[in-house]
This record gives sequence, structure tokens and C-alpha cells, in this order.
Amino acid sequence: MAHPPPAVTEAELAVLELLWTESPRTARQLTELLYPPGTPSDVATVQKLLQRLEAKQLVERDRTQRVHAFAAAVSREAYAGSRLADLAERLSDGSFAPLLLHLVSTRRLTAQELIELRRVLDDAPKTRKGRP
Amino acid sequence: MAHPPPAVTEAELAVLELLWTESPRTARQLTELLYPPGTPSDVATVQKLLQRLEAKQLVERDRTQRVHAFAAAVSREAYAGSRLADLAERLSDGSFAPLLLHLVSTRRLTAQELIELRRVLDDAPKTRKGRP
DNA sequence: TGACGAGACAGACAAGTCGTCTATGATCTG
DNA sequence: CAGATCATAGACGACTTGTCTGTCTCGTCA
Repeated sequence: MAHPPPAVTEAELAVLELLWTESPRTARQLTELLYPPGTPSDVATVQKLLQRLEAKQLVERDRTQRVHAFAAAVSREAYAGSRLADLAERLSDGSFAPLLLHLVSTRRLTAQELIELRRVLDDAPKTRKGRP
Repeated sequence: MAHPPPAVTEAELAVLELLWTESPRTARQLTELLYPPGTPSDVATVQKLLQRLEAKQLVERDRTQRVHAFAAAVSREAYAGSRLADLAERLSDGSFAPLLLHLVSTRRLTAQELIELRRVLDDAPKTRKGRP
């Protein structure tokens, strides 16, 4: 994924979501799911969206067959993480601690998430003692 | 703040940042900080940005004096929290775990911040179940 | 008092983005 | 070959964004 992670529009995200649930898919399959029953115009629209997503390196295109196959190039978690980190950096003046503290203190995190986060904090640093 | 929390552009964010560091300020003061030395056109530009920020209810305008005084209507932490929650909702079903994972794995959190975070998470309420 | 400077505000503009559609050429199939 | 399907380029109208101009109002001071 590029740096900074490219933003996606609503329509592009809808395509990405489908590729996240199942890859690869063809433009026609995506069109029939997004704009049933899928006129030729709709197909072209989806093609254009795929084209822009490919330019952002968020989608990979398999051109070996005549009908191209499209797959997500980034997992949802990786993409969401990058976008969230990017937004947090833009808004938090460099220090994340106050922001995260605020998220916790305003009860925006569920108990389940707290467990998850504790696990992340406990595990991640240990496995990364050495330089990447 | 409205629901969903309104997005701000780069130029609007620059104004907000100044109001976060000190409020209230006048349009002229903001202009001289953002576009020194601050031509009449620049002042009008800042006025327009303040106008749009006021419409988004992110800035409050004191009209009691002839020269209006502007102040941030939302704290940086509150705004960042809302924006992050909104983005997380759109991208990852509301979970912040990918954000933390990304911040940790890309070493954007210092060891000191990790310690602080662990302490915050440990003190966090444990009685809550499920998302609101 | 009247002229002048400064502020608030509306409106418009060019440039860019986004979703959509049309047109065209290539490729496969019957 | 004829017809259908696909990939792709290009364009469009609507919308956003940063900027600028013009106008009205208010306060100050010679």
C-alpha cells in the first residue's frame, strides 16, 4: 500500500467490501451485486471504479484471461489500520496517548476491544525486539 | 458536535489547530499566523473558512463585539475521537483494534506510551458488555 | 460632521474530484 | 462472418475547495 494510504470514496469502498468478502471476482460479478441487474453503463462504472482502485494499488488485476479477475490487494484490517493511523496522526498533534486515553475514558471502546487491545499491547512489542 | 462528525479540509484544520492552541482569537490574528503578513484577500479567505467551520459547529463565534472572537467548539481529543470512531465504523465494523495494531507494529507508539496505555486499559471499566 | 480604515458577509471563480455514461476497438463464440 | 462481451479512453454534470472581489456597516478621528 502506498504512503500515505489512499482514501477511497463510498462507491469505491463498496467494491472493496465485496472483494474483501471474496476474491477474485470479475467486473460483471461485482456489477450484478452492486447494481442489479447491471446495465452496460453500470458495468462501465464498476470498471472505472476498479481502474481507480488499481491506480491506488488497493486492487490487483489478473490480466492473463480475457475477462480480468480482480482481488483486494490489501486486507481490510491492514487498510483500516493505515487509514486510522493516518487520521490519528493528522489530528493528534503527534502524541497518540492523549487521544487513546480519551477514547477509553469516553467509553468508546467495548470490553471485548479492551481485551483485544491488551493482547496487542502485550504481544506486539515482544515479537519485535529486533529491528525489522 | 453534529452526527456524523463533519470532516474538515486541510485549510480548515489549520484554522482549528490554532484555535486549539489558544482561544479565542480574531480573524485577523488567525490570518497573520496563517498567511503572513495577511493581505485583505487572505483575511477574507480566513473569514470564509471560519464561516464554514461555524456552520459545522466546530467553531463558536462571539458576535457581541464588532470584531468577532472565535473559539474552538470541540476539543482536539473529542473531535479526533469522533472522527476516528466514524472512520472505524465505516471501515472495520467499529473496531479500533486494527488502529492499535498498526500503531504498535509500525512503532508509532513509544515505550513510554505503551506503559501508559497499559495502565489506562487496566483501569478501564470492566463492567460493560457489548457495544452501545 | 464627514471621510476613511477595518471588519463581516455574499457571491463568484477556477481547479479538482466523483459517479456516470458514451464511444471505440479488441476478442471470443456460434 | 456476425453478434456479443469486454477493456478502455474520454467526457459530462454535479459537487467541493481555496481564493478573491465587491458591498455594506461600523467605529475613529481630523
